[in-house]
Amino acid sequence: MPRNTLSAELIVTAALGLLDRTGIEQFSVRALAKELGVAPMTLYTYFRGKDELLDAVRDHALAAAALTTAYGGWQHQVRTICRRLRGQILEHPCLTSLLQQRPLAGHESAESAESLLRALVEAGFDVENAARAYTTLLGFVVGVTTLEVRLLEENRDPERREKVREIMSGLPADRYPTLVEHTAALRHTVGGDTQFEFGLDLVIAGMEQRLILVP
Amino acid sequence: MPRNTLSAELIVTAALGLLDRTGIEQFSVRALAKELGVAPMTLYTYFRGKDELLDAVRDHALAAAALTTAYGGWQHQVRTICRRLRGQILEHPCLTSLLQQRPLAGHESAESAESLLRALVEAGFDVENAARAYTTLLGFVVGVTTLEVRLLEENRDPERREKVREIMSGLPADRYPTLVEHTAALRHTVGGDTQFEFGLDLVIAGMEQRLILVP
DNA sequence: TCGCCGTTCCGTACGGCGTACGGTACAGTG
DNA sequence: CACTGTACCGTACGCCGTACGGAACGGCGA
Repeated sequence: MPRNTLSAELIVTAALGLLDRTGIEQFSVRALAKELGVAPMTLYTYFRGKDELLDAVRDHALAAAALTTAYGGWQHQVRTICRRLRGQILEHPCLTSLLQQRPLAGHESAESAESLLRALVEAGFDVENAARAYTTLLGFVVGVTTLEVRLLEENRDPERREKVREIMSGLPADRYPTLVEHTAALRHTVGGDTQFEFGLDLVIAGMEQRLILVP
Repeated sequence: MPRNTLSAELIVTAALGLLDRTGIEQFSVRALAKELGVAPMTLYTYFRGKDELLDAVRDHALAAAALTTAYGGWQHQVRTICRRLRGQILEHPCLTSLLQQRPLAGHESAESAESLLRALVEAGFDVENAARAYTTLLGFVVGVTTLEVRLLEENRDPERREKVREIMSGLPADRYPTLVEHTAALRHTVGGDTQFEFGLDLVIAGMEQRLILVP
C-alpha cells in the first residue's frame, strides 16, 4: 500500500465534500475513510478525534470567506462581508450545522471579524455598541441563511416537500387567515438574494438611524 | 410491571428535560428509556422512531411560545412575539439544535406565525414584503439567540472557557487590532436582554423607515 | 550495508447507538 | 372464561467512535 498520499488538508477537503453531500447526520469517520480508500483508524493519525476533524473542516470552510479588503463606506463594507459569509454558507451547506454547535472562535474567522468590526467602528459605534452590532449582523446572516439552506434541501426532496405542502394546506383558514394567505409567499420569497438583501437593508438602515439618534 | 403509566406526552416532556440537560449530541433513545424506567423498545409504541420523537419535542417546546394575543401597535406586537420566541429558546436550549435541522412547519408554530404576520401586514407590508420581513425577524431571533445559548454553555464549562480565552489572547494584535480591542466587549455584551433588544431595535427601525420610503 | 526508530497505516475489539422482530402478559370485551 | 388488542420487553443486527497493539515503510547513524 502506498504511503504519504494522505495529509490533514486532503482529509479535511474530502470531509467537507462528503459533509456537503450527505449532511452532518449521515457523516461518519468510517464513511470518510472509505471515500479516501483507507482504513478508518488511519484518520486518527491526523486528528485526535471526530470533533477535532469537524473543527478543522469548519475552519477550512470559513477561511475561504476571509477578505483581503472591503472597500467603500462602512455600509458597503458591511454588505460585502455579510454577503461573503452567506455565499460561503450556501456553497457549503454543512456550515449551518457546524457553526451552530461549534462556536466560531479563533484564527479562521478572525479576518472577517476584524473587517466587520472595523467597519462598524468606522461607522461611529463605540466599543460596546460595535460588539452588539457585530453580534446582530452575525446572528442575522447565519440565521437567515440557515433558513434558506433548509428550504433548499426541503425543495430538493420531493417526499419532504409534499409533506410540508400537506401540513400547510391542512391549516384551518378561519383560524390562521393571514398565515394561509401568505403561505405561497413564504415558500417562494424565503431564500434567494432578494430576501437576504431585504433583511440586510433593514438592519443597516436601523444602524444608520441609531447612529444619528445616539451619536 | 405496571401498565399504562406511560403516554406520548409524558415521554415528550421527559425527552425535553433530558435534551435540555445533556444536549442533543448526548441524547439517546436508550438514555431516555432508562430515565423513564422502561425498556428502550417500549418507546416505539408511541413513536415511529427517534426523528418523530424529536419532532414532537420541538412542537411541544414551541407550542408554549404561542400567544393568546399581542396588543398595541405593530411594533409592540412584533417585539412581544420575538421576545417570547427568544424566551422559549432560552428556557429550552435544545430548541436551537432542534430548530436548525427540522424546518419548523405546521400547527405548533402556526399561532406565532399568524400573529407575527398579522402585525406586519397591519404595519403596511404587502404580501411579499410581509413574508420577507417575517423571515428576517425569524432568522434574526433564532440566529442571535443561538449565539447567546452557545455563549452561555461555553461560560458554564470551565475547560471550554479557558480554551476560548487562550485562542482570543493568542491573536496577534498587530494583525487584528480592532478585534483584539473588542474581545472583552464581544464576550461580555453578547447575550443578555440588552444585546437582543439592541438588534431588535435595529430591525424594527429599519422596517419603519422602509415603510415610509416604500408605502 | 545493516540496524534502528519514528511515522504511517491497519486489524481487531469494545461499548454504545437506533431499531426490526417476535414474543409475553395484561385490560377490556363477549 | 376464552379472545383479542395493546403495552411492554429480550434479543439481535448492523452501524457508530475509537482504544490498542502490531506491521510495514522511510530515513538516519554506524
